[in-house]
This record gives sequence, structure tokens and C-alpha cells, in this order.
Amino acid sequence: MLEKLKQTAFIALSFKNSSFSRQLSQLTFPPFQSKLKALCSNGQLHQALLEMAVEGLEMKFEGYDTILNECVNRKALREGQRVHTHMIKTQYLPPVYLRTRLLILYSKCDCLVDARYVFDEMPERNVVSWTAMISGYSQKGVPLEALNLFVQMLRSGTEPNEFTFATILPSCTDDYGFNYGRQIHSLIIRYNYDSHVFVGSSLLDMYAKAGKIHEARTVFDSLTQRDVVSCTAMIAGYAQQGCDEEAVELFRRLLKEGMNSNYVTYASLLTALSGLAALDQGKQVHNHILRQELPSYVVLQNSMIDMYAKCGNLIYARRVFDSMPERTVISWNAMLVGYSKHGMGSKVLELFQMMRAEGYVKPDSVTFLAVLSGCSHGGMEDTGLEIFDEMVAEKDGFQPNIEHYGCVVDLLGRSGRLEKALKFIDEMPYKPTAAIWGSLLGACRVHSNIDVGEYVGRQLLEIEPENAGNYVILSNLYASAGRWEEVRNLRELMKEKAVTKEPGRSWMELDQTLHTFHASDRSHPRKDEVHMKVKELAVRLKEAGYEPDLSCVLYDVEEEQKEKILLGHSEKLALAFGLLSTSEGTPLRVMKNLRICVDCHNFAKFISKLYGRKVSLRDKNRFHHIKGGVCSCGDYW
DNA sequence: GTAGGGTTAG
Repeated sequence: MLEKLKQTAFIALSFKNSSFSRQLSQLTFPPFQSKLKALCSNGQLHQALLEMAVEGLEMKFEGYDTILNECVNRKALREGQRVHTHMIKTQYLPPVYLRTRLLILYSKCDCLVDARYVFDEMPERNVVSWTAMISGYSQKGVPLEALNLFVQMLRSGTEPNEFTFATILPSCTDDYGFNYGRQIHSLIIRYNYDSHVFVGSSLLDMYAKAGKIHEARTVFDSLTQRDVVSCTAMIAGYAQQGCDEEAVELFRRLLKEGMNSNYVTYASLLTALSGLAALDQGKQVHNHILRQELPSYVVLQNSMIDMYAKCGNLIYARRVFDSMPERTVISWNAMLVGYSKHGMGSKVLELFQMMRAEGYVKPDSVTFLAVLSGCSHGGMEDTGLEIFDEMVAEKDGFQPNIEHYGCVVDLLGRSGRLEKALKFIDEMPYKPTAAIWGSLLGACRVHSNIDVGEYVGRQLLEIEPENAGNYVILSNLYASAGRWEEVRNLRELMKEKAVTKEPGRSWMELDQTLHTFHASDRSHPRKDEVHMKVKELAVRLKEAGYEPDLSCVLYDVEEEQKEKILLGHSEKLALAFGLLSTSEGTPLRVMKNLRICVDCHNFAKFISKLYGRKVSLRDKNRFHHIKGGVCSCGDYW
């Protein structure tokens, strides 16, 4: 009995053993495919490639699929090329799926030419292969080819999906692309993808970048689902179009509704706050960001430098800059531009020397713009000209472009070398732009050079007749020479050309609230008080020697009316409001969307002197720090 | 397998 039992047990055991050993043999000598899979998932891509070389004919679909997948994940170009070569050598004809994988690999590794080769050789294509190829061009910044392929795709009868639409829309940004963009939008509606989050965020971004901010908002509002990216795209869209208040307002609302934010959201928000020069709110956001410990912090720090600089606080901007463990060219540029806009030429040069000495980051086109305009704003014309010569000699491996030439015109003009500036324009390798003539015209006004000014003004009015600012400066110039007949002619010309002027707007931040004033504004809650104050100021300032500069008004009205118009300028309203609402000695921080006019600049200087207030005025171009009747711009802007 | 938003200058 015992014997029998033992026997049964033995049989059972040996049966079990044989099964076990079978399993074991499978583990020790697994099929080729699972071996590859195991190697790839262990990260041993090179070992897998060796296996491919040895057991080549075993590869087939699964093998190639496994190994290519790993190559794509790792963006391993050379390894992927070996797989591709192997296919060719073993005369393996890959199906669409594998060819698409190869295409994606090349595209992700920035080898568009190879990707296109694979694409062109495909006997048939599906929506994924088309989309992957379009994506390659779109991300490489070749929007025309992306659009071209998209059209070919439609012609071939392949139906686009949500991936295709989300991919193609970013290629519809410039004027040419936008025409396609509109048509693609109607296609999207036909395919019922218009409320899809990914498609929607691309779509609203396209409209925003084309300046159609209301259309962008319509798309945003129609989304059935929202996420960080779509919300950020809308906030960024507002900020890019200069609708800064809308950007901040939307951020606040979405935050209340529980939106998530990431570093892109904050970067866009900070751009909007920079535009508004809302220092208090900017500081608050800075603190908020510090608490979040977000990745890609360098982008945010760059935005922060820019925000503090544009809000007039260079100390904080520099503090952020100094604390950075690593900097990009944008960090340097933001700081340089900051110093430049404040007219701190020596700080600009100091920082630029530091950048060159460190040598980790190479200066780019923007760096030189900042340095040259910094020299200009800081009254260091000759140093600026020397740096330009170094550029021409390619000291930093960088050739000047038209904007740098424009800076030189500005440098020469500022130092009064107007004839030389004219000659320089004549000899430069570019056709002068309106901006270049405009800066020279400004110089002619400051140096009261009517001869050069008249010539420059005529050039300018020819290429940019619609810009009201040009007429104002030329009129200032004629008025200063007492040539009233010309002033009148200019006014007629301006009427004829139906010049439109962006409405002037000034604002100041008080307890995290922005108070905005428009020219002759009647909308502010304290409007009556503010207007009374302006009148009162005019009387006091006149006693101290202020004389309204009536040539700043181009309307054909009585002198008395002109003075009234001048007193209605938005920056005067903001200054009066500042005096009314802040205690004695508090500095006044005023922002203006356009360039400040000569009369308002003068007005602000008198205020600083008579009321003992520091006035910091940020206009479209730069900061004016006015103290005791003297401005940091040296009356040149 | 393929997809969307961002920082400096003008």
C-alpha cells in the first residue's frame, strides 16, 4: 500500500517536474520576440540591437515594432538607423505601421529629410502617417510645407482626425496661413471637432495670433471641456494682443473656478502684468509662484525679471537675475533691456561686459539692440558707435541687421550729428524704415534742425502717412521755428489723409487697483475732483514758469481751446489723481500707452519740483525718472 | 503610432 502510494507520488512528481522543466526551458530559451521585449523594457537597447544582428531573420513585425518603439521613446537616432538598414539588408518590406514609426523617429530626431524620404517611399499612407509628417514640418517651423501636405492629404481622400487638426492649426499663423485657417475651421465644424479641447486650443490660439481676439474668445467659450492648455492659450492670447486687463481678469476668474496653472500660465500672466506695470499684483504673483515649486523655473524667472523691470523696480529685477542658478540669453536680454529703458547706460555696459566675460551665453540680435539703445538712452553715444563697429567686425560672430542700423541713426541723431545720420542712412545696406526716419525726426526736433527735419519729415510722411505722431513731431519742429504757415499746411494734410491715432491712455496702480484715464476722460468715479485738480495745478505751475506748448495740439481751434485740450491729456489726469490720492512725498508712478508729449513731460517736471515728488513715468519707449524738475532722459526721448 | 498654450527685442 505504502509502495503504491510512493509510486503514485513519484509519477505525480515526475509529471509535475516535466511540466516545470518545460516552463523552465521556455524561460531559459525564450522565443526571440519575448527576449527582445524583455531587453527593451530593461533599457538594454544595445543588447537588443546585437540580438537583431545575430537573429536577423527572426525579426519580423513584432521584433521591429518592439525595437523601433524603444528608439522613438529614447529619440535614439543612430540605433533607429541601424534598424532601418537592417530592414533593407534583410529585404524586409515593412507595413504602413512600421514605416510610420520610422517616419516619426526621424521627425522627432530633427531629420526631416529622412522622414520625408520614408514618407515618399510609402506604398500607402493612413491618417497617422500623414499627421506625423505634417507635425514634423509644423514643429520644424516650415508652415508652408505643412499646409501643402495637409491639402495633398485631403486630395488623396484620407480623412483628417482630431490629431491632424490640432497639428495643422499652429501652421496657420501668418496672413497667408490664416486664410487657410479660416477654411480649416469650417472643415473642423463639419467634422464635429470644434469643441474638442486640443483642436479648440489650437484654434483659439490661431485666432488670437491673427489679432482676432473676439473670435478666439468665442472658440474658448464654446469648448465643452477646458484644461490648463486651453485656458493658458486664451490668457496668453490676450497678453500677446496687449489686452492685459482682460488677461488678468480671465486668470482671476478661472482661478476661482478651480483652473490648474503651470509655468506657461504664469509666464503669460506676468507678461500681462508687465504691460500694466502692476507692481503690487506682480509681487503677489511672484510669491504665489515661489510657493508652487514649478518646473522650468528659468522661463518664469525670465518673465519675472521683465515684469519687475517694466514695473520700474530694477532692484528686484536684478535680485531675481542674480539668484538664478542658470541663465539663458533671454535672462540677460531682459535685464539689459530693463537697464536700457531706464536710461542706465553704464549698467547696460557693465552687464554686457559680464556676459562677454562669462562666455557661457552668446549675445544675440536682441542683446545688441538692448546694448545699442541702452547707450543711446544713457547718453553714451560714442561707446554705442564703437560697439556697432565691433559688430560689423563680427567680434561676437554676429552681423548687424536693419534694427541695429536704426540704433546707430538714433545714436548719431541724439548726439546732434544729424547730417552724418543722413549720410549713414544713405549708405547703409538696407532701405530705411518709418521707424528709422521717425527717430531721426525726433532728433531734429530736439536739436531744432529745421533743414534736415523738413527733409526727414517729408520722407516719413510719404511712407507712413497714417501715423498721427509723425505730424505732431514735424508740427512741433515748424512751430519752434515760428513757421506757422507750415503748421497749418500740415494740419490740412493730416485731415486729408484721415489720420487715425491710437487713443492716449494713462494709468496708475493704487492698492492693487488700476486707475485708468483717457484724454479728456469723464468716466473715472472721481472725475470732477481730478479735473478741478488739473485746473488748479495749471494755475500754480504757470506761476512757477510753466508755459503750455500749444504746438502739441494739431486741431484747428482757438488758442484757449488748445490749452484746454492739452490739460485733458491723460497723463496729466493721472498725475492729478496721484497727487489727490497719495500722501505727501509718495513717489508717483504713471504709465502711458503712447509716447509722452513735450507738454506733458514739462508738466511732470514742474510737478516734481513744486510738490517735491519723484515722478516715474513709463511711456511706450522708456522710463522717465523725474526728480526736482530734472528728467533722467535728459529731455531726449 | 500622430495633437494644442510660454519668457527678451520691435
